Amino acid sequence: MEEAIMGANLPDGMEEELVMELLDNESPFFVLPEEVIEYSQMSVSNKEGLNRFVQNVYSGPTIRDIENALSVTTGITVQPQELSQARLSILERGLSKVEHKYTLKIKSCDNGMADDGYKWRKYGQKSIKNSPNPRSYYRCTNPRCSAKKQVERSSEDPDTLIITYEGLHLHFAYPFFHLTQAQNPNPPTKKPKKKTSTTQPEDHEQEAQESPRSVSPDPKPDLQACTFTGQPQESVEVVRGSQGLLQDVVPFMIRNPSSASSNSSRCSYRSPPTSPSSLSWPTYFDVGVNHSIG
DNA sequence: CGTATTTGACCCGCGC
DNA sequence: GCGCGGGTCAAATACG
Repeated sequence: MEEAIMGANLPDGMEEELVMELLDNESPFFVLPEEVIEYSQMSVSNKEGLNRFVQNVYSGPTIRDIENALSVTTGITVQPQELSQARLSILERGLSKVEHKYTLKIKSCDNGMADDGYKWRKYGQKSIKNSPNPRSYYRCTNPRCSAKKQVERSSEDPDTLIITYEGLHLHFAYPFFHLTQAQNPNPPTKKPKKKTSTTQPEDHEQEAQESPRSVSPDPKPDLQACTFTGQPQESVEVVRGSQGLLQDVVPFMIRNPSSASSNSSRCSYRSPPTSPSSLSWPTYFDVGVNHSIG
């Protein structure tokens, strides 16, 4: 049944990122350990700028939100170092991992649909063999982001939604890298980005978890090597690229039952004035719209 | 009118 | 080679 469905092999590092992505709070851009170090090395002004920048575009899910969704409550704090621990505790709860997908089981309760802070577009729905309930397929609206998720209702517990995440919203990371690079003429040098693909802007590959399925990564794949390498190099593309990428960040997330209460004062996830929504992405994105799927 | 969703067709891998 | 299950595409439709 669970054969290696999609051949997307996430390097080890990506795992952690994914987990963080699911739990994210402190690190809007799911920085990797190395990046964290770099971050600490940044000048104060840079940090501030970055923080402001990120906060402006991201007011995403909090751990507590996730926990609520998971019907659990623990004060777990996800620090990069504690990631594995956090992962463990989470895995023990509603989050499980199969292959390179993360499955989140939540009680749908009042919220008919759990939103996780991203904008998804439904692209398919199929009935599942051993389940009376159909499964819905969603894809991140950002053409450069290959993140996907499947949502289906548990056949046993009609109240339980099973959400399977696949891929990362790496576009969150782009602005981060762009920023650091742009501001540091001498980038801290994350050995990664060797892939100078200065030629093809959007061909394939900037995707993120593009990970070569046939390539068996070393025991310790360079996380950074992942795939941010996409276009950080293109100084020109950088600006517009980051903006466009950010635009689909729709900060509203797992709504609690109260979402129906219409008065979502506490649900300020919704884009503030500075929200990415205001960053309309130009047309050049059209070229990338083909999902690079052929 | 532009965009998101719906939904059947299509494709692909796998087992027989 | 064929049928099946699962995933995706894309035209049509609904929606704002």
